[in-house]
Amino acid sequence: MIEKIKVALVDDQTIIRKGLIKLFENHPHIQVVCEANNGKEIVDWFEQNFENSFIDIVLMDIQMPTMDGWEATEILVKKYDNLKIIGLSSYDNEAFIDRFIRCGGRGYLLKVQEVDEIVSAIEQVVEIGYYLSERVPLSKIHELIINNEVSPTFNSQVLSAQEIKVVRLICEEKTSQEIADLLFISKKTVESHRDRILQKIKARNMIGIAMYAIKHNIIDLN
Amino acid sequence: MIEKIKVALVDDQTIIRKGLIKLFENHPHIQVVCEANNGKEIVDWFEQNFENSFIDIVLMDIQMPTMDGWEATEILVKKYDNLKIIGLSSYDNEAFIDRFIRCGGRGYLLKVQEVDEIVSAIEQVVEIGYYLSERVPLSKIHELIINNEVSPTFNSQVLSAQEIKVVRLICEEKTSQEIADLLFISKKTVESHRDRILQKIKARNMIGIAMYAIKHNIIDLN
DNA sequence: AAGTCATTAAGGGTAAACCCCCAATTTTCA
DNA sequence: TGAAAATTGGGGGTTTACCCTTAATGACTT
Repeated sequence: MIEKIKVALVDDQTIIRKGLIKLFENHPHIQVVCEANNGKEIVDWFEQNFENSFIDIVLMDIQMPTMDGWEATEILVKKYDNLKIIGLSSYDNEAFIDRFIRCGGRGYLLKVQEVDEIVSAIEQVVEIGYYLSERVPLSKIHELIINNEVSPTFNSQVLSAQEIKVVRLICEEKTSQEIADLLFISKKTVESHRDRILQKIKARNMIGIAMYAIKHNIIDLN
Repeated sequence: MIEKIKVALVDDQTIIRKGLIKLFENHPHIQVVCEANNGKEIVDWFEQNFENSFIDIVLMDIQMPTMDGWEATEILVKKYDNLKIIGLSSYDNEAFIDRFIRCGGRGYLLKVQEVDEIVSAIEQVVEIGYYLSERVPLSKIHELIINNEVSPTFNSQVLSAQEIKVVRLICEEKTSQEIADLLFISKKTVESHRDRILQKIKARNMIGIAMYAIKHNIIDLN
């Protein structure tokens, strides 16, 4: 009898988690051995159980509270070399995928994809180490995976910490003067940051900054 | 033997759909009799099968391609008086919920909620006609359901057609002059629209308009 | 027929955004 | 250690957004 592929599920949506468990319940090759609500939970779980319980594949949601899938993936692949993590997201967004692969992910699935595709993605990652779907738009990063050129340390965030603070306040409809007062810096400095952000992300005005912030998960929609 | 509650599932995410089917597979009270990928599909299904196959409850996703959950709900409750539709969304957003209830929905569930809560929501809607969760923020609309004061004709879209055109162009980083040229109207008219939009949605600047557009699904993030 | 609302348009003023330029200090990283 | 990047701050100018008011037209409703 062949050993089953041991899978961990990480998703904040209970329906997805419980649904996948049910779907894999009697599967001949796949066995769900762990479920987690968010990135923090799976990192903690590995901390406590890695010695005892081996995991082949993690199915990792991206948008999650407490700790998102990018951060969790980066932490886990650094600690556990052979761990292979597949992203599982609702968003068919190239920036999301790029970032996930840069964080060390081995593949990216969309929640609209068929259940069979999830199974074959898992099997493919176990066999050849990565999974690329036709549904997922091809990006330069994909070549990098194949050539093993992905830098595991993900620091290529375009915007700096201070710039992100400014972006967040811009998205709260604050003016430059108000942002200056809130960050205890001069209005001119805020304008410097704003101009630099516009340059970096190739936007024309604050609307472009807001759109960028949403697409790149710098702010949440609440 | 008691008759099972007949449920239709509408969600573009295959995992959610197939997962829920598996979860309800051996349930004593619930029977899934129909699944649809989007609003259009469920409306078409009812068109063809309503005579033959009775449905008690529709579990309806909100964000879907082709036709969203709001539109589909509005169409279905108008045609089939006794049909009860429960929203099932990832977004804990008051505007989304209000709109869904105004479209004739009887309840709103979040995908992070437990599977048991879905079951009890279904049962509650069958028994008393509506479902309110503690997890879903209370809004004035909720009282309306209880008092049967929900107007089935949903026309309370805050923004007019022209205003929405302006909003879309604002979100494309266009200036008022550019929008004027694109819509063949004067720049001053565009400014009128912009000011009126700001008033209506209680925003301070164009960032507020962009955020509103995203939250209210006026634009897509692509 | 009166009222409401959408759409159109304009005048005029203030504040903010946008777009250059430059430069000092500190932090970070190779 | 030395270069690059981040953070800070400023001068000065043009454009746009923002905020107020008014008002004509047409369409739809009660």
